[in-house]
Amino acid sequence: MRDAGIRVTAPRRAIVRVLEEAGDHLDVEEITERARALDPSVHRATVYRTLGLLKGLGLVDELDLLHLEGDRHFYEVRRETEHAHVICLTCRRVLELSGHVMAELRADLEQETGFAVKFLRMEVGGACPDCAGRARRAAADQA
Amino acid sequence: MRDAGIRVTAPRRAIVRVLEEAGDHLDVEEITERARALDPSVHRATVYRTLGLLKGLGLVDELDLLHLEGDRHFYEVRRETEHAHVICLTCRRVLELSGHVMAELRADLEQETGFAVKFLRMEVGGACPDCAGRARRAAADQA
DNA sequence: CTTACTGCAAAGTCTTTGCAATTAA
DNA sequence: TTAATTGCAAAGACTTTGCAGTAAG
Repeated sequence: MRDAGIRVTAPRRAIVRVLEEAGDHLDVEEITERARALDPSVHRATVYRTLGLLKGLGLVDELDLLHLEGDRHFYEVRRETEHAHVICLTCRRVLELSGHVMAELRADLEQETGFAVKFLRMEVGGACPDCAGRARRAAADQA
Repeated sequence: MRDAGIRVTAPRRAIVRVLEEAGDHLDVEEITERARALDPSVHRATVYRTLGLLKGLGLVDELDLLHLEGDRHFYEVRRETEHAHVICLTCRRVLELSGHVMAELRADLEQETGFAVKFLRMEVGGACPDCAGRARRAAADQA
């Protein structure tokens, strides 16, 4: 699971499990709550320490989702492929985008800059099809 | 300069000027210092308030540059075209990338997701050509 | 056995806010 | 004039850290 020379303890087991089972993006508060359900002794400070560790190992990414929800930071397990978070500024829905757009982007970036891209974070703000449609209709009604 | 119904005051003038004249990305601390050079009465709280205002008006963007420098946030004036920050994880150099890669990306995103993209934030971590080369040479010496 | 890891509480950052004084329009 | 804006200080949110006890390997 993670033999990078670090100890496998109950709190860490709980935290990793929470992250793996989370569908959405969790902040420290939510991670702590859920980890406590598995092991009530888990302390918030340990969550911070463990997240820092996992981040350092490149197993977890830290996001801020454009600061739309204040300054909370969110965490997610790092996956094989790059993906972007596309956020609707109206309804706050977060869409995850991966696939060829991201793969091409990475290749283009490397060619353009000469960098060896290690990872890539992209957050897009906009209007989702529903909300854009609603706005268009409202504007039409105005006229 | 900015008639969005807000008052033009000395502190605001100073802060905007600092942002406009900054080549690099500044955090609140640096903005405050530089604004104080223009108007010594400028208070940090005013800097926060003004940045929030400018951000709300879409004139300024807030970045965290991958949290490589702790949790400081950086600010820059919004420009016409999208651009990405490409950061070397070794030497910390920050390269700004704009142009056709970004333009294409935006178009691809809109087509793929159906979102009306309002803005786009991308931060890339990797090894710049120099550092990648150095690393490669070091590895070769090892062998 | 050793030393990493943990909970706790206290201390640090960074940011926001209430308020009376100030000032742009 | 008069409502927005400001400086200040205090409060708030989020995160880190020192320490002594605990437990993994």
